[in-house]
Amino acid sequence: MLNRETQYAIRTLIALSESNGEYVSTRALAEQLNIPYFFLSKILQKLVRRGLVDSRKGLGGGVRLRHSPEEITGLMVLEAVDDTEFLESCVLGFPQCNDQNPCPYHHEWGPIRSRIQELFATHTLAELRGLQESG
Amino acid sequence: MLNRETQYAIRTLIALSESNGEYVSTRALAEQLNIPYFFLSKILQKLVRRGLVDSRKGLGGGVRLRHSPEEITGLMVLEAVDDTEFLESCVLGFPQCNDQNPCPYHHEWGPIRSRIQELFATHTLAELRGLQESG
DNA sequence: TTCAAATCGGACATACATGTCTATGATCCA
DNA sequence: TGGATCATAGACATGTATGTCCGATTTGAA
Repeated sequence: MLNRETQYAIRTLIALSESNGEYVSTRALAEQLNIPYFFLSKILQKLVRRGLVDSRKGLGGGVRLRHSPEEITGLMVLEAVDDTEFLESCVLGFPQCNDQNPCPYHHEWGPIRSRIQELFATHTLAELRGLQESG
Repeated sequence: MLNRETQYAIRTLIALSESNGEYVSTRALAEQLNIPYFFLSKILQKLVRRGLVDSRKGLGGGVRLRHSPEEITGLMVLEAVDDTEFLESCVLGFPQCNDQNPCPYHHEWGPIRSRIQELFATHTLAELRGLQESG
C-alpha cells in the first residue's frame, strides 16, 4: 500500500508533533521509532527540502516541524515523498483507463480510491497523534 | 496497489475466459494483451501450478482456464500469485497493529480494506469480462 | 520418423526500493 | 580555538520486482 519511506515519514512526523517545536536529533527519532538511522536521515533530508521539516546542525540541533501539527495532513506527507501514484492509477495497470474507457474495476474502484484519499486528506498530524493514544 | 504480476494475471485470465475452453498460446496472449512474453510465461507457469490454468505443449497447445469463468473470482487470482499481503497488513507498517493496539489509521482503515477485499471477492472472471465491454 | 510448435525450468539481467557508509560542513560549548 | 554534536551530500550495498534468455521436453502433423 504505502511504501516504507512513506510509512516512516508519517510515523516520524507524528512523533515530531509531540515535541512542541523543539529540535529532535535523527538519532533519537530512529531509536524511538525503530527506523534504520541512515535511511531515516535520507527521508528527513527530503522532508526538509520539501518544506515540511526544519533542521539545525550542531549540538542541540536536529529536526522539527516547520508548521503546526494542525496544518499538516497525511496526504501532504504522501505528496512530499512522492507516493501518490496509487491514488491516480488504474487498478489493472491500464494507462488509458478512464471514465470513457474503463477497465472492469474502474467504476467500483472510484469510490474506494476516494475514501482512501479522504482518509489521508482529512486527518492532521495533531489528530493522528490523538488517535494513536485513544485507540 | 496490485503488483504488475497480479495485474497481468487478471488481464490474462479475463482474456482466457473469452476463448471458450480452447487452448491459446502464450505468444498470442502476450501480443494481444501487450505483456512481455517471457514474463507472461512465468506468470502462467505459476497459474498452472496453482491450479487456475491448464496447459498443453506442442502444436495447437497453449493454456486455458481449468474452471469455468463463473467459478473464478479476482480474489482467487490474488491468492494464486501471493498478492494478498496488502489486505492484511497495517497501513503504517506496524507489525503489532491490531484492534487492541491500533495505529492511528487502524479503525478507519478496516472498512476500506473490507471494501477492497469485497471488490475482488464478489466478481468472477465472467462478470469482469462483461464489465469490460459495457463500461 | 522427423520437424516445428509449444510449455517448462533454471539461469541471467535490469530497475527500483531499501538500507549502509563516509566525508564534509555547520553549530555549540568549554 | 578546539572538540563534540549534529545535518547534508554522495557513493555504495543489498533485496525484491520485473523482464529476458536458453536448453530440454512434449506434442501434433507432414
